[in-house]
Amino acid sequence: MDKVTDNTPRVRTRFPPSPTGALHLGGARTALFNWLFARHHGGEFVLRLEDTDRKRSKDEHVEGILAAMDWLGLDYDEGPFYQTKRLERYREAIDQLLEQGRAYWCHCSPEDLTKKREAAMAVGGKPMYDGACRDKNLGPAPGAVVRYKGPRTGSTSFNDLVKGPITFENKEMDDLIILRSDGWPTYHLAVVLDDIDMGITHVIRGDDHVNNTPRQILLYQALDAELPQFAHVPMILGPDKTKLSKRHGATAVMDYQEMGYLPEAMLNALARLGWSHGDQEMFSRQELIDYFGLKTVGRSAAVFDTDRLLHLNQRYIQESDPTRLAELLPPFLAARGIADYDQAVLLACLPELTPRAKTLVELADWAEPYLVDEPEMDPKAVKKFLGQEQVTVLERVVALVEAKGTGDSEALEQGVREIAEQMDLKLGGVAQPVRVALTGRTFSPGIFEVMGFLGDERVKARLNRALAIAAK
RNA sequence: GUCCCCAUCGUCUAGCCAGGUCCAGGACACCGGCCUUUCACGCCGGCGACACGGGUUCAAAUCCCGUUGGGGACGCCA
Repeated sequence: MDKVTDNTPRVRTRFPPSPTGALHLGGARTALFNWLFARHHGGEFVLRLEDTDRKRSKDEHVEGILAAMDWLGLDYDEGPFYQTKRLERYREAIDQLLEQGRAYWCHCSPEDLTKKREAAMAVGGKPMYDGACRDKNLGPAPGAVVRYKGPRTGSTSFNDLVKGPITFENKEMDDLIILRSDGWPTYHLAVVLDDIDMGITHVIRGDDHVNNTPRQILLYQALDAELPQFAHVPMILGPDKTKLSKRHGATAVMDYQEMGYLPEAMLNALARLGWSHGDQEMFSRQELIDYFGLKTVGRSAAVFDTDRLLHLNQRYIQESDPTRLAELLPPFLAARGIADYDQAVLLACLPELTPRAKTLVELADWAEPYLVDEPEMDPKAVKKFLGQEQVTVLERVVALVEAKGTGDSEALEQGVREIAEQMDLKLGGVAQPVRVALTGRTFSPGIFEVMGFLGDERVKARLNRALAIAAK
């Protein structure tokens, strides 16, 4: 029994995406859980690119995945490692298995295999490899592959950290290919060997891997390695409850960055899919780390709810520091053709805008009238609020602004209320025309606040422009 | 088809492991109201679920079995 000085197995988790596409929500959640688990236990988190599929792996996808990890703030202690750089190691292991009789060469052609698979299905069986070459003692040949020689009897079980004990009959598993005819190892062999070599202690991955686990356990045993702990987290489904895919709309993490979401909102939404901490809805990064645990991860699949994400984003925007928001906004403003603007005005209007915007895209939209010289006038707003009937009101407001300036919003409000009273109008009767004059729109923060961050000159110019329109 | 997994409001979930305090709590969405110079924010209220059937038990959302339903896996993809 040991004490403080012992080397209690340190926690080492990993996230092994395959660079065959962008980082999608499911992958991001898996990455997050692994990251949280490692951080929570003061362990290490490793990033590894599983690029043995030479046909589909692309450098651009590697870039994209790294960018997404960075955006989410999921930093790794080691890596990224590339499986393509470990070819020697894989071959060495395969040779060893071959020598020990734990693997064998198989000459069956892909066509034959397909045929056999279909035949098995037709009879109502599982489309497994029939082991035709298992005992033929064949050697290497062009087009040949190496298969792991698995046990045909007995069973393999493991204690899943989220699902509990799971058992598979060995006869349900066929001899899987570990070396392809193109000379590259397959996923099963590569993951197992990598996880062994990289000292991974906990394999946290998607539910869709539970079936792979027993066969991988067999490989660990064949390689005389110690088993890591396994934890399979439930899948993320689309609104129709089927595996989330592109046809469900935006599934790539970076799509959400473009749509104006904050990384902390995404992190929170992802974390709460399958995991919870009582009734708490929002978590800081540190709280996530402090509270995360595999015992509180649920077992059933979850539907990704964009309404929830949107709501979370709104809350995070509300809580965000204007300075930070201002730093994130340029790309979204540029998308609307706003490149040159007064940073001070942006900073001034932001506090009024954050309770109104759910995304950075919306925030940019709300800010536009205050950052451009002449806001675009909404025709409908003009028609409704800038007509002959409003000329007098506008004239009086111009006079008011000229007399008092825009600095003192209390005095302004008092003045506007007086105008309304004198003209027998409701406050809105004055406010709406002014609002349209100032912003070109029928909705905005309070008009006195707007005047405040627009300043005397622009307020007067816009009021006069509106007056000209109304007088026509 | 075979194997594996799962099953609380439309959605995310708390509660389940250690049965009673649950005629089931929170959040999103939705509906209504309040606030109000517009739009939001905010506040108040409403709608809304233990899949079904058997057990076990004084007592079951909680334990057991079955059924149904859903998902996943069955690749020289990962």
